[in-house]
Amino acid sequence: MSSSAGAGTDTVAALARRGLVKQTTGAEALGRLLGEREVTFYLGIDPTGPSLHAGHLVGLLAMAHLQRAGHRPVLLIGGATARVGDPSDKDDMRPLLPVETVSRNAALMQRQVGRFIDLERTVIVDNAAWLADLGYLDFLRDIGRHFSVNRMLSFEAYRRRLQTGLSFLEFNYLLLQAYDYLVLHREHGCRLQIGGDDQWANILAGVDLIRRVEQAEAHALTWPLVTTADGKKMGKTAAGALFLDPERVSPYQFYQYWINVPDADVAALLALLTLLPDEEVAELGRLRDQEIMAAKERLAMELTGMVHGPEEAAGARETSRALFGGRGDRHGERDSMPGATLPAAELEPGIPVADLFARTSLCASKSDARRLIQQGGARINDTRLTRVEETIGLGDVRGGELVLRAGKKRFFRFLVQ
RNA sequence: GGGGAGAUUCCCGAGUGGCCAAAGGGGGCAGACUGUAAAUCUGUUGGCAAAGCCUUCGCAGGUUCGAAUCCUGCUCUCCCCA
Repeated sequence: MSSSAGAGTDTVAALARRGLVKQTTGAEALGRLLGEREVTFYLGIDPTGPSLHAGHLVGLLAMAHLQRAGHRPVLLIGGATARVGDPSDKDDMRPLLPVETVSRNAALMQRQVGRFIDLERTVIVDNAAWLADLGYLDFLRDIGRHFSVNRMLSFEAYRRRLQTGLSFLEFNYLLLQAYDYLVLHREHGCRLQIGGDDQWANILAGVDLIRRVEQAEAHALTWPLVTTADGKKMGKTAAGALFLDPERVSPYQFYQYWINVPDADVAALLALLTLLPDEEVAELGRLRDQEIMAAKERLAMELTGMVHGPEEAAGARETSRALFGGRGDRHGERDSMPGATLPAAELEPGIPVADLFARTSLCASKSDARRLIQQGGARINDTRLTRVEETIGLGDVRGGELVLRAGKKRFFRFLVQ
């Protein structure tokens, strides 16, 4: 047990200060346990998508905190449960995923998780190992008998779904997750499961199952579901989820997401999603008005650094400063701005601006490009375009490139060759 | 299995024969104001060779000069009963 992390009885309190605690199976009992010994705990992630996204960050940070406090993480990849779908917090049924997709996703996720916790000291398991070949009759007899349908139906998660429809398949998710916990308890001595508060019922089901079957005590800890101050789901961008995979969301875009977070969320996010010391979080959280940009920059740096590495983070910061800060040189933008090459031959006769914009990710269609220009949102090399009919030729190229811009924040670079 | 309701543009939701590329709201995008924030105001939000043309109201046919709207079949969803 490390003594530096303020471990001991106030591990729970430390997590709570970070906003990482919503419910536990008893702060005192859990705190005592965490203070007394190295505790094996687990977090389950279902590999339903091709990449982890911002919504997974809280769990990864919670894991990181606990590992630093001297506890032993087990990462459960829900290779089997991903194919069922958790009905909690969902209005609709998930599509069933093919096996190959799930295992590919699982492999990608492990890599991303390694940024947050020390995989050398982490046990990684896939519940397909014990769920895939589970006999239905055995499961019903050994596990199913411990569950009361009456009680399950009273859970909030199910009650809501009863309005819209809930398949038997989804209804069983809770049993499977409870069984996971039991297996991990038996095989790895797992005594704590952590998760988002939407997992509370599922986790408790496991706690109960372990008590009944093993007569042993197991614990649960959930964190609040994160929403932004304006009530939206965190980590959702207009384009979709904020993925951790740089192929899907570039480090620059990732950085930009965090620097654009609403003022009202900054303090909470610093606590929740960084490993900065409490005092520093408090200090940054006090900044207001224009000064708050410093706190946002710190938040973006910390997160981008953790997810993509310090160099990428620094690059994203430089680009952002160059683009949004004072004028000056714009070398940093080169690596992170979306772009394409453009043969000089095409520019020779001149290209109508609307066509040029329509070819980029800035505009969905030519009509879209026309609208952009008509509304004064289109620029090339910092010059606002006013007429749709205008054409761009070789004479407009600056330093071998054309920088197109839509609105304040969206850029695209053509390298002219 | 029986009875009922429904499927409209990114989402919700109006529209029951022409005035409908389709009200209104949400979301998105852009402009103003700012701090790359929020709030607010304004514009915009199917595509194109653009005062015009083409594609879109679950799918496939049909009636009609004309269909999101009427008819037939199909698919799917929800509700009530079993």
